[in-house]
Amino acid sequence: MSERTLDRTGGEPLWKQLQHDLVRRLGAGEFDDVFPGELALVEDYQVSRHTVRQALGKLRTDGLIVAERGRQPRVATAPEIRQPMGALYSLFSSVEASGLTQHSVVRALDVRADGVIASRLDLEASIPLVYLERLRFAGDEPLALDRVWLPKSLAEGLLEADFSHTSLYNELAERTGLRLDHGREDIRAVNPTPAERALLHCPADAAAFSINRLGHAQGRKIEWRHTVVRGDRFALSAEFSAHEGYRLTSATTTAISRT
Amino acid sequence: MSERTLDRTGGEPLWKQLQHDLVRRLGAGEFDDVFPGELALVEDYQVSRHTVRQALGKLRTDGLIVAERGRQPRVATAPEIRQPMGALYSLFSSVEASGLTQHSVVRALDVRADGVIASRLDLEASIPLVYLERLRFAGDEPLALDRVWLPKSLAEGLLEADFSHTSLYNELAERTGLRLDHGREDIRAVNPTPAERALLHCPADAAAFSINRLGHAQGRKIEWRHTVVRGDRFALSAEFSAHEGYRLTSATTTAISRT
DNA sequence: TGGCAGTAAATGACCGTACATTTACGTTAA
DNA sequence: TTAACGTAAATGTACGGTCATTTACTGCCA
Repeated sequence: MSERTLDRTGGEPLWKQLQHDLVRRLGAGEFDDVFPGELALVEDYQVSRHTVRQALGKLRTDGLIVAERGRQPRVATAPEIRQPMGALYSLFSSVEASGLTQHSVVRALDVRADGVIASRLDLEASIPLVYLERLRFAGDEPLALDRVWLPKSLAEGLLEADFSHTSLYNELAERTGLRLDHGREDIRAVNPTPAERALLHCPADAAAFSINRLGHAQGRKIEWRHTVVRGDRFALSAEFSAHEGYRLTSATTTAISRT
Repeated sequence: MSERTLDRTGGEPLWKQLQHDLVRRLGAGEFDDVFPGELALVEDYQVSRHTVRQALGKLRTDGLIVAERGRQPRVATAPEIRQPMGALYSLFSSVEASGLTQHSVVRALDVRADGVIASRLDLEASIPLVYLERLRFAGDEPLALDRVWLPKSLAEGLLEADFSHTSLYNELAERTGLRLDHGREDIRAVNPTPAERALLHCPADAAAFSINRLGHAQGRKIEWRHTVVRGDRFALSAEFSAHEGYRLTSATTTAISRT
């Protein structure tokens, strides 16, 4: 409709300006209903269809839109094929895939302040945090002790959720609209503390994974997580190649024998 | 040059046929000297420059060629920025990055047969294997116990190499031309055996990573590796995002305190 | 011999056109 | 009401051209 103008002084290519402007408008949610067609963009921006197609081609290879012959381009829905969830997600999802059912015992779900954790989330020490502590089971055996801290201002709605069978990320997405988009984690090999050992029913000589994670969503640090996973029955599996990079695959759940 | 023909019956787009043909010729090494320019391809294949540019654009976004204004496209050199080396490589390279020097004590380098390992490499049980066992140091402290098996038919040249300061992959590439291109690894949390604990100078309560890896090169399984890494001073770090996937970053070498 | 300017050649950017193919949608007939 | 048909609209493919900008190279001059 309204004619939009691009900078034609030659500073930056028209198709790149168009691409960036479309990404911006897409991020602003302008195209949640319908994405404009090529001809509409030609009209709007007063450029040739070739230029429009060049910009749309970029958006397509970036996975932002999908296009088919005969129908208008559409905003790509849920590019959630890749699981940006890290080692923990890989572990838990593979448990489910192996046929074992999962459930959790919620040991704590409250609001508390913790200066150390808060600083890791770039918050003041006194800012209240939602704290969730769960003992996670795979089948009848304990699998992991999972502790999560989130800013109360964002996660207050979680206090009424039932976490015995549903995942934190489902609840978070449904109640607050937040979805983890990237993060960083450290994986260590440790021996569980006696308390953890008792909770997890660990054999006396079993080691464990200790995973710390800082999760981001929409540019903000929203989650600090510390998880202790029994190491006697679970392993991380990964495949790597020059083409695909490093990719976590299924986690082993069978009995493990030392080589 | 010789005129090349494409299928114009409409079965597949011309630019896609051109793209595939160029990839094929590129893989065959036809363009090791010079990559043909756009106009040369127009002449060769009898298509418009637009079609040529469409095909070259794909090759460019795939990282196969690089193009600049005014000069002919060139074959991309060494797309080896990604290190298809897995967790171990990440661990050892980050040690070096932290300023510590590495060296190894070779505890064994010989030829032996092992039916179990051989079967993992898809070999007969009696096939001889080159066996290399090293104790790897970071600075003055032992870091890992590293055991590698490779088929003797491929790795015989390694028997005369000095592995106290050079890496296995360097030697393998130089002496045999083989380079690992993909593989699979399992990472477990374990407690070292008393023997391993003594070799690694592990504290009594320290856990360790146990990493098993099967490495491939040119479609063949060429390496089985088993490594025990001290868990009290080393951790795996990874970043993950929807865009970049899962990416191992630096490994922690500082003292680790439990959260 | 070295530096400099000029020229040729190549890619990048942009525009226009035509036709093919698929989808969406409204109309008609059973 | 439903199925089939036909038309309009949108994208995919492919052709053509023009100008700008950068690179590579040649030849001149000091």
